[in-house]
Amino acid sequence: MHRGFLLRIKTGTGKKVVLENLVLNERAQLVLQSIIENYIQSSEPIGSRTLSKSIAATLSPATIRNIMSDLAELGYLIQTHTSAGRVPTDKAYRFYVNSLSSRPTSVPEQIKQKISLTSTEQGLQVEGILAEAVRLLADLTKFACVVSTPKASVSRLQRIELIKISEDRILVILVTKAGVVRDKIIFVKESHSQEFLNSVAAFLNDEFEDHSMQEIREQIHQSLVDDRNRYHDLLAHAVRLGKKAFELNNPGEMLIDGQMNLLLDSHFHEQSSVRPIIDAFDQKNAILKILDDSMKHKGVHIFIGIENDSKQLQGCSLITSSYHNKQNALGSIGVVGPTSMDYKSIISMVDYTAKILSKTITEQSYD
Amino acid sequence: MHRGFLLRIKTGTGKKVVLENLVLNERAQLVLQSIIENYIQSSEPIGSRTLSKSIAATLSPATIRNIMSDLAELGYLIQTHTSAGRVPTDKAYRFYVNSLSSRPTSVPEQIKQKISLTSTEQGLQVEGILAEAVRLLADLTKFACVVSTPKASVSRLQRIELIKISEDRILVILVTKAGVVRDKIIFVKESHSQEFLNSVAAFLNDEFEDHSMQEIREQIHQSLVDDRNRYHDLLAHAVRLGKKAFELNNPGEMLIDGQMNLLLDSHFHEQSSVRPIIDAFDQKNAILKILDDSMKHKGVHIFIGIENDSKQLQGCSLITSSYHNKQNALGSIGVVGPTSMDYKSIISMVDYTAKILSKTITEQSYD
DNA sequence: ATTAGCACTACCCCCTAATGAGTGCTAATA
DNA sequence: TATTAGCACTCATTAGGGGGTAGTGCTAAT
Repeated sequence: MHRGFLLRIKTGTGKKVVLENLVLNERAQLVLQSIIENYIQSSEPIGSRTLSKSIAATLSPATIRNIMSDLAELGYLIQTHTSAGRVPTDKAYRFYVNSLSSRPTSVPEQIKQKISLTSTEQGLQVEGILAEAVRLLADLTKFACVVSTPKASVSRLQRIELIKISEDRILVILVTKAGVVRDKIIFVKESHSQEFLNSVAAFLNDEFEDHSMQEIREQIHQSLVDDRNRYHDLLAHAVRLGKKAFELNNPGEMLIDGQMNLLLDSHFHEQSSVRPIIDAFDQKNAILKILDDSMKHKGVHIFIGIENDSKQLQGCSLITSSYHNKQNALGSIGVVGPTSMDYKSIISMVDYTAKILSKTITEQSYD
Repeated sequence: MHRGFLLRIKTGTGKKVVLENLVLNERAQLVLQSIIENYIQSSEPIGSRTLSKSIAATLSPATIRNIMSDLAELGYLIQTHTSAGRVPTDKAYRFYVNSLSSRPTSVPEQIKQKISLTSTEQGLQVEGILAEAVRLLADLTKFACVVSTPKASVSRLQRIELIKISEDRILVILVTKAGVVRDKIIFVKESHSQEFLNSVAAFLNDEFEDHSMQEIREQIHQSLVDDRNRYHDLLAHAVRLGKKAFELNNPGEMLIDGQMNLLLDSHFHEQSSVRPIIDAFDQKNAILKILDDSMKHKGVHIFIGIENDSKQLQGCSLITSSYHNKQNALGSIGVVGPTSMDYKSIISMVDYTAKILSKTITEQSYD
């Protein structure tokens, strides 16, 4: 004989047994969803009475209390204290997000109009476009936003320049097809004339244009192995300089905007809860890893609170999407906000912004 | 017949007259200074009793009360409410700062050791050094810090490169003596071969190496005026392309670090007071203007609360100092903190950091 | 000129009581 | 059998009141 129709059964002894992976019935889902949506709006614990008014189906507070009690037992809701309303758990948000149609809802026209990147009109570099995109997204969402710069390894070479700066220093400038200009200085033992550097650069350009940095590194490394085969000076130096020039030393960067929004956000107004997130921003690696991972598959990715590997990020949610040029996923853009954020609209904004970003970058790419 | 020996006199009718620009006598100065120092430490209103204990000269609370009352009347102190201690005003801080010896006190050895920039070991670019410096200063002071990037106009040209990217786009790379690499894209109507661009670049390099951007712009502009004199194609194109290439479009950038420190600082814990400052950071121009101004004269500059032109910054103080290479002031680095910051130590840190920064940049400069 | 003494002020802290939003359980109801 | 009304109970939040305290300003004494 069972009560709580869907969630619990009474054993012979009257003990309640919770069936773990039971699917919620429709009414329970409705209640849960309603609690979540209410909470996202008000960010205050939701009581049975409030819910009874706001919910579509006409249910009495008492009934709702029963359902809520069941949901609580299954780990979808918690109470901050005995006589308080219920608050959704991360598990609840996960349920909620999964129940959203996989197609992001479309962005309202008026917001769409705001999402435009001024890149094309000016010769703005990729970094500039990214900065603009991340600022835009932060303004729209009122949360903190991040974007990772195009991964060096997948970028394809457009051009390399070697500029003699002093007897032992050479400025290397790498231009990628995606439109990123990277510069760094390498130190050399012997002095080279600028003319010679020009020939080396010409050689490297000839050889490697349109190859990915990853490929180039591998090929140069290989050349070193059958080093003996080389018969003229230029090649030898090209290999030696190229090895240094293409050495991966950019650890992957990211741009951040709107950190302040988090501190001013009502969900976070107890400072202690933001602190770890801020620290995560400072250290960068945890967030970079998430952005990196989210490049591997297309579409919007959602990481809710406890789901994050990094302890520091378990108090917030991230919504990310990768951006592309014609060939490759280049990087990811994302929002960092409270677990109780308005997933529906944030998801669609991230999705839309990522698309616009891809479009803008593709357009001004050098192919 | 007068009482309050230094500040007030009684008129015939017994009315008190405040002498405005009267110099404080020594004892009053001592009291004021002591109040300020106490307040900087505790950030709580200072009462006459507390002060009587902490102050060097042995004065009774009552005496101090009299002095304080006078100081209040002159606008150096205010009370938050009738029965509270006194709090220094911006005018008081100005007095305090002026009374500090113009030589910044030397930085403690242990802190000096922390102030070192890793630039030299690696071929780190100027922007990298600046980022490191501003982060360092933020860590040390626990306030927000800013640094302006080297002003384009005073930078002197090391090298220009023109790279053909597509039929109508040319990537311009400017390397300055200070070690800043700037890149931008210019659009052209006619297509040029890379070889031709190389000759143009060679010409521009020959002509303008070691000239400041400002000079170059002027000279090119002048060339345009006596345009008719030119007789060969190269020169004509060099002028045309050069004009675009050297067009000043970098509005002056700045790097920020440690904004979070402000929000976590006890002086600011009412959010409303930080908000305008954060906004000022976002808009940048007010702060950039201060950094810019402070480049005009050597040494440390101090802007206290109300003294700031920008309304948004009237709730905080800025301490800035410019940094240099061998020839020029390049930019400024500064701290943004509460008006009740520990001026003495912050001043010395800013001063020292700016010096180290200048040294580091000069060392790795391309001269 | 300085200081001790005193009345006064207003914040702060702690306690209490009242309020109210919420729950769980039980019994009545459809 | 599922739902709901009713009731006792819990606990955060709020308002009010008293004692303590850190401070002041003024006056009279030194």
